[in-house]
Amino acid sequence: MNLVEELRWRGMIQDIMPGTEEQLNKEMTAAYIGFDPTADSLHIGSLVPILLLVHLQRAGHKPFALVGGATGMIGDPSGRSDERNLLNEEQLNKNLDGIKKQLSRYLDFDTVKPNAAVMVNNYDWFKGISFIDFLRDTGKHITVNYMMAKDSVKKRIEGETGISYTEFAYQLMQGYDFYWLYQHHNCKLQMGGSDQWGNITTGTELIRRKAGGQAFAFTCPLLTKSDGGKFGKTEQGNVWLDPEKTHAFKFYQFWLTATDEDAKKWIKIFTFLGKGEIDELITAHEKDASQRILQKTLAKAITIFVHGEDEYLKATETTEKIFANKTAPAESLSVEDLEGMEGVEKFDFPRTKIKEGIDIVSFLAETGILASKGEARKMLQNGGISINRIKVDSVQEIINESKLLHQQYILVQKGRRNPYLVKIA
RNA sequence: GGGUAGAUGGCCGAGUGGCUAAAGGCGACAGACUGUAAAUCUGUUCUCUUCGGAGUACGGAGGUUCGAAUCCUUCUCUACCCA
Repeated sequence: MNLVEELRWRGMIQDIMPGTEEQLNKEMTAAYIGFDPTADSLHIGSLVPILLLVHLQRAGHKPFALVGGATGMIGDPSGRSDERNLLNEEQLNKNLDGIKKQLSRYLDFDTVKPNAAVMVNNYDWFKGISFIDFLRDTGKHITVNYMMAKDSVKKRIEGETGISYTEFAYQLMQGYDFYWLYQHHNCKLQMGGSDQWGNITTGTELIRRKAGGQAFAFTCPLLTKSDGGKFGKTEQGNVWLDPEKTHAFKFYQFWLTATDEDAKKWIKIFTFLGKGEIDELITAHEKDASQRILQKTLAKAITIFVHGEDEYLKATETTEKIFANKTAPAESLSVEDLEGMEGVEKFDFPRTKIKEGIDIVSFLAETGILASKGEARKMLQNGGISINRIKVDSVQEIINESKLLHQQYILVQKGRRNPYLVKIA
């Protein structure tokens, strides 16, 4: 299977320009994907483009990861119905550093290899270009008619808030990136999410008109969840790659709780397992879905890929403690079990209040597990709170020393999936 | 520059002087069922609360009124039409 066939089978190709497959089969091809510095960490939505680069490199081609130091100052209008807020320079630099650090983990930058990955920042070539130069050398090659025909622009022109000149010009900058990489690194292919198609084709057009060259492109589908929700969002917000922002346990849980439908799609995209193995897994899963083989395999592979083996093991340990033998009393957990619950939010609480005994509503609010007494009361009335694995059915319940595990812990669960450990100081 | 229609809770959208913290839908959270699944059903969803209430809120500011999301003035923004 060649690279394009492989990616197609995995469901990672949405649109592809004619000739792309032939180009990739012909020679080692340099290809790039741009990453926007909108935050100081990438989130799992960026994993798909990262994996495209990894697949590309594995197939012997040369990946370029571009961070948008210049384009990040402008803001991509694609996929947005309103104008972006401009990032200030300090934040931008912080974001660039964070993203660079993460990207460097996933690709092989060993310069001995001819297809070593390269990281570039488009600020490096944009900083020296004056506005006049840009208008004369680049703007002249592309008509406004062409630019306005792009979906991302058309939607905004027809939409409520309009589009600023700044964001309108964005596609020219991204187009220039591609042109620059084509000229300086012989980069002939750009990949990205399907929302990038318009920006990408402006690049190939610019290369054709300005350099008389031919460049190629393909995009991957934007992921959605089977329930139509945004991929990569949970009740806590984005699922980040940075373990400081999203702990490996939560990260693991995200994949483990995928629906069957999503798991079938995602296992092809987010693991490197071959077609045979995946077919077997799907068959096994359908035979006994309650084992959730797909979810477990998916969660394992991707957690190891992003956080490493150790973090994966810790995440499964914590998962065991919290979700396995649900009938086992919380008292059966050892001090080590409780202390070792990686990724479970921990709260301290003063012992004196426990000695006196405190009502459950105040306890939940004062620890910070719930934002206020009102919320705590509502959650209790909904039956959403368990203490030491036993559902609390009275708002009046008193927390005192008899509730302590090993004289100093209380295991609180909000719903089934949100555990908190309160440690009595 | 002239005219017309708009701006309501995370989003969509009803409401045109008191019965409105504001219908309905979506989303989100929780419960039941299950497999930490889906579908379905139920509850919650401005903030705080001693669960009795209290406070803030229908683009901004001011006004009329016992009482305003609703009426008036003005400002800001958006769409459409005319120049």
